Amino acid sequence: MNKREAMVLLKNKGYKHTDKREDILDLFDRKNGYLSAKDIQSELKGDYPGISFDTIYRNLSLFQDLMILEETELDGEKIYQFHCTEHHHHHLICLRCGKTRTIDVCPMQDLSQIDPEFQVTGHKFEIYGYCKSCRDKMAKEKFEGGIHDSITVSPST
Amino acid sequence: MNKREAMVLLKNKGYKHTDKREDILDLFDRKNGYLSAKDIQSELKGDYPGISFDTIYRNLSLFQDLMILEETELDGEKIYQFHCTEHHHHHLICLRCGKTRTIDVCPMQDLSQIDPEFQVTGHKFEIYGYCKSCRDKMAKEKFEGGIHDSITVSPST
DNA sequence: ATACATGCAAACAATTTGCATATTA
DNA sequence: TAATATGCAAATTGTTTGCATGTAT
Repeated sequence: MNKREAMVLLKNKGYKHTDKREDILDLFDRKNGYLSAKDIQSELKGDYPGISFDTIYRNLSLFQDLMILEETELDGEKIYQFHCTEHHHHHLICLRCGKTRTIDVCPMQDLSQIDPEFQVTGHKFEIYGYCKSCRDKMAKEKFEGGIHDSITVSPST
Repeated sequence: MNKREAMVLLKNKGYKHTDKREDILDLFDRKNGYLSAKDIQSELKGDYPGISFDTIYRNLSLFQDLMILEETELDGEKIYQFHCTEHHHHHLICLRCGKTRTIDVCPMQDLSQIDPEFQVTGHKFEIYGYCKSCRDKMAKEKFEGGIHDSITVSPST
């Protein structure tokens, strides 16, 4: 799912086009990863200083009902990203920027008979860590912080 | 970890013995699975009609700090069970009674090189469903019209 | 014009905290 | 008694809802 498809779906279902709605979807399009309500609010408050969380939550909830977005939870916060309809999969999730990378491996495939007594109805498998780009940034931050903390100073870029 | 070990640990660390504390640990001992703050409150309000959530939360948090309990999240609720120190593992979690069963399979073992650029720091793998006992009960309730509704911790000896 | 979308404020639920009191060692 | 545990009430955080208004079709 992406913004364009989502906009078409909304239109077909009779939902109205609004700038905020489009901009929320646009954020997801550009992000390619998870966003929380708070993320969205802080991204959009530039263009819409008065944007309210109700609107964001209502749209996230609508998008989820329409299978535009899928939800998961991280640290007690609900986070969303575009729903992937094609096939079952899991994600690497960057804890710093929220970007995700799909992995096609599913651990359930190998677990046919863990416990025949237990009726499996669902599972959650997520891998957390830091993407290359964030690691680079973190390394740089550390470097710059180190310079400020130490007495000897060499120019930073 | 179990109640007895936990009590010893608490004593050694200088924490005081209280009935509530003991009874909370006792619940976990008898439960062998996950409990939420709400579960604990509803189990203990018989003996302690005025038991407050602050006490429960404070104790859960203490137990977690002391590695007596481990925490996970289900449906936006924090749930706890005894911490298992021996080895890394995952759980089957019954969505009805909260009981868990440890499984030794870890999907990460097979995923050495999913993405060399991504630095993995953690993962979550949980399997949800219904245990044998709950499936039996649910089948029975279907007949009887289902008035039974308890967290099923049998009386202590 | 009408149905849907939004903002406001208030309600919620889960969890946390300050402070006075009660309890354990 | 001295340190810790608890209860109360109030604060916090994330999320939801009722209602009046605003806006897209």
